Amino acid sequence: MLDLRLIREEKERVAAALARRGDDPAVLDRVLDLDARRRATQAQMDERRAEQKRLSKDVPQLSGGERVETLARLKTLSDDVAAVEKEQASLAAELNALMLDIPNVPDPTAPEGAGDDANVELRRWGLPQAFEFPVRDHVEIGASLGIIDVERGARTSGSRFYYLKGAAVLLELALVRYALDRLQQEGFTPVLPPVLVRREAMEGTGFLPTDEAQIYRTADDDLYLVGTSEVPLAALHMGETLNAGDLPLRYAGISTCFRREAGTYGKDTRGIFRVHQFDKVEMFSFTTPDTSSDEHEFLLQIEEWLLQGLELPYRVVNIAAGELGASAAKKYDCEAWLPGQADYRELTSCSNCTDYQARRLNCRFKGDGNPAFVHTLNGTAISTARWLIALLETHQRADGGVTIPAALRPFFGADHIAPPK
RNA sequence: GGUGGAGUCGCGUAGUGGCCGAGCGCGCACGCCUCGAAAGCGUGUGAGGGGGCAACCUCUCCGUGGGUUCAAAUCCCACCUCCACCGCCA
Repeated sequence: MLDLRLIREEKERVAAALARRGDDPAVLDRVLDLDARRRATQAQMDERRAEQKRLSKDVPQLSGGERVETLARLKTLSDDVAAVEKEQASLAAELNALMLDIPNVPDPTAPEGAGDDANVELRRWGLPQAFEFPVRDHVEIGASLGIIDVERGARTSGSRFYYLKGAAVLLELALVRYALDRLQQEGFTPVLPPVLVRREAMEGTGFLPTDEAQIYRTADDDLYLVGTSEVPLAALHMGETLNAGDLPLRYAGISTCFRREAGTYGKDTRGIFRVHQFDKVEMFSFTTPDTSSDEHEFLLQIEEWLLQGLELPYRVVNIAAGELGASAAKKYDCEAWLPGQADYRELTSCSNCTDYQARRLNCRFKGDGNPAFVHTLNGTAISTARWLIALLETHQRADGGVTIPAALRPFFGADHIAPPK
């Protein structure tokens, strides 16, 4: 949610920002019109209510004709207030619905344009390895080792579902511990959050109403399955006023993530690159406004450490304004080289949502001055399906086994996955 | 799933239709007192919206949302959360 005052005072700036995202700024005129009308009715309502309060104070002391007369006047006034209040409420509701749909203002350093080709590559780390044998992708590797079963996953639950077995399970758990260990060193508190959440949490984080089609909803209880633990982590301090001295608050959420992937039928259909269910360790920070930009770089730094530790070549991409999610002002993706696809693909994503989520969640902090909205940031530490792909494909061996990078061995318990017999 | 009880300004409590648009205690802040401190005394003590250059004025908020009424913390309805007991499951 944007600050209404910002739209009132700097409409042109906000209009330019929406244009950068490829959105129609015309909505701002409707917002301002509704806002002006809402404030006018608010003033009317306040005035009449003040009058009503003044008069009704005397009622207990009055008697006889005077009392009857005053009550009659108050009745009229009361009806009047009710009418204006109704109008005010409907204007406010209409305004709020519009505001919920307006995305965050992109950061000046987010690149111009829309589409993947508008994203700007910032740097590369590592070199895509040259293999001395025919490279296999994770589907082949997973099937031959008997550790990823896509066919039976589809039989049980439909396409984009899968079974992980044996070494893949241990690898996944090792990845989680690997990330968690590092994050604890950096001051993140591990959290196992609820994965079914109320509508307020989805709305507060900006996934609703915008991404309704991507979210699973339970039929009987009106709860939503989270697509990332960003949602319950952001909602952790919903409605709270935090102490400035406690910031930044850093959490590492571990959860299964559910995504409908509606509208992606032809895309990434092979293997477990784009799936309805995966597990993820997510970083989430609550900061003051003046430190969020540094925190964003910090989260990116951690993502790079984690990738480098696993010897996965990658590049860092600054996402274009037109490609940003509704809540993000700025976003970095780390794309690792996947030998099976011979391309860099997204493994992590980290966003600075500034005060956009905080305003929706009503999450503030208080220092010396008045309470102000916090800034929220989120970033992938590791997501299991895609990191598994990167590991299996990057560290595959000629004999069909897979080498486990040194940093992961203490958590995996072995230095390689044995080739199939 | 059922029955009963509860949710008040940081904490604890008062409050069954107008003198509560919220009292008291604790806590906290400032001041007085003191060599200093404690105690004591005094003053203050939330958030949000609207208006004004400003001092200031005004409205909203007693779990949430509706309703009754000229008037609701107080009455009615629904929901949320917590507690207790019963049933069921682990």
